[in-house]
Amino acid sequence: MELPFKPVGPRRTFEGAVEQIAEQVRLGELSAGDRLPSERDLAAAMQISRATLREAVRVLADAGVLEVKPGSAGGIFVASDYVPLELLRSKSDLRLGEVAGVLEARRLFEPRVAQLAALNAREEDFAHLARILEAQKKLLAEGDVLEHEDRFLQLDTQFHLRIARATGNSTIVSLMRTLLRRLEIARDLALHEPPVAPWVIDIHERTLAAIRSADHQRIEEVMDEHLAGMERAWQQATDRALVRPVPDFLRPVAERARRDGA
Amino acid sequence: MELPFKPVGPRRTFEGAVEQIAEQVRLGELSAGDRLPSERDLAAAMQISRATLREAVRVLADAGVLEVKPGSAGGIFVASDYVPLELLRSKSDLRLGEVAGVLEARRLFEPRVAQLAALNAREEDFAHLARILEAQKKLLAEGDVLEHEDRFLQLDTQFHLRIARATGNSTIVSLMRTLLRRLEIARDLALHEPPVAPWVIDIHERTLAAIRSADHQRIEEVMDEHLAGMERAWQQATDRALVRPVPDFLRPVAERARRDGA
DNA sequence: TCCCAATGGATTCTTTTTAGACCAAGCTTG
DNA sequence: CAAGCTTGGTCTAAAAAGAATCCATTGGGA
Repeated sequence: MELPFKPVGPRRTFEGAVEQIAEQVRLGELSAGDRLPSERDLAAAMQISRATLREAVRVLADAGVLEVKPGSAGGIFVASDYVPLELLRSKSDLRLGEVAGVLEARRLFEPRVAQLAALNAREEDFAHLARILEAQKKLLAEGDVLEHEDRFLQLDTQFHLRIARATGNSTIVSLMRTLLRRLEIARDLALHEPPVAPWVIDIHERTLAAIRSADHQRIEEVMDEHLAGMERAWQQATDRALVRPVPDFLRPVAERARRDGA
Repeated sequence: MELPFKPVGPRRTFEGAVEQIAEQVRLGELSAGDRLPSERDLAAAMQISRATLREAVRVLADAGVLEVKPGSAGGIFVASDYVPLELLRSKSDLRLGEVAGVLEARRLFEPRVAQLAALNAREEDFAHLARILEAQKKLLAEGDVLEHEDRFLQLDTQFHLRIARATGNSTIVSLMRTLLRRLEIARDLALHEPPVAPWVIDIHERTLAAIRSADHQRIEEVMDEHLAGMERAWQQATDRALVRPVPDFLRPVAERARRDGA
């Protein structure tokens, strides 16, 4: 019997503020150049004192994520899109045996999210997704993928969250955030599963195209390919099969038909 | 443009501990009679000081949720399954316009969870689900439903979480917790949507039977009926239609065929 | 130009939380 | 029975966070 009790909060309050701002930058909800609300407004929104908020800002400024400028037209600005992992260290823990469950949950959740996104996405969403892909391609072209592996993974996370936001459903965004948080932990546990950058970019491009086409079957198929690839990578990285096979009803209809016919 | 910043934590640390313990009792992860770890272990697990933990326990004991007994064989015990709402007041906010999104997310998520649960549930899970149903029937028989409406809703929440736990996938449990947290807030906002107790019990009984049968199509159909009922109730309570119609791919295949045939 | 409003920067004082030690009660075991 | 362990109960000093105030800089508007 394990203890079901989790840490009640960040050890130091300002760390919670650091994490919250860092996560928003990491997930792409704040981008380089954006100006944050004033210290007073931020502190009020987060329900912490200004002194504590300032300590958080100082940490983020030291890390190069934020930049503060005094004066009437000054304020707090996002200085960099990239957030070092050290600033995040999520509170929730995940045992190694539960990593496969993250992939199973993605099977369950993400294809439907993508389909719903296809029904509700606006041009702005597509543009944002395309922009993320461009950034990844740029990293690849510059050969920085290995060096900045984490930067590449961060963009991957942003891509999936952005699809969730395209649904226009805040509950789904909330669920996706929960899922992605665990995914990032899982990636850390799984010995830095090597992302084959060109493959990821290719599959993401086809995912974007599929969502744009609003062809539900096509979305299901490309999502299946995406997740099947992740499952293979996990199996190779850990040298063991998935704890459970993917259940039939989580596979696309077309594949079932194909296999049943064969 | 709204502020995307949330409160960083409970105003007072001990409130976080209160909420965490209260939520576990409310969700049925702790039941009456259960003994909690010692104050020292609990405080260590939650990463707070013993003094703070004790303050939380005092609040919960005053509320009748916990009972503390000194001595070597003593400890902290769950005194009651029921948790007053006042102890929970979740931090996250939900605007009225986002309530319909909770139902949409359930459409997306819960049918698949139930299907996966059917593949992995153990007898212990079925027994627990049946026990929750018994408790609801008992409330109904005693005519206490209106009086203890919240008690009834709490059992409803426990039912759905228990299905998620039957999947044996901790990530899915985590997602379901996120979803149910928003559902409880939504219920509060939606003018206390009146739960028609006999209907809920009936549909839950059929949900349990469907999961037991492991017939995926049957699960989808009963889940559809369940959620359609919730949608109707929401529409009547708020006197307006769903912001969006339920997309086709979230409806069970059988219904699509039926409608297309008609 | 000159004043004002808004910004970050810094100080002070109070409350909360922490960390640790110590006590009293009561079961368990030798 | 008696020693020893674990339990909750209590207290204290130090660290952290909160709340409030004042300062310095800067840009925009009267």
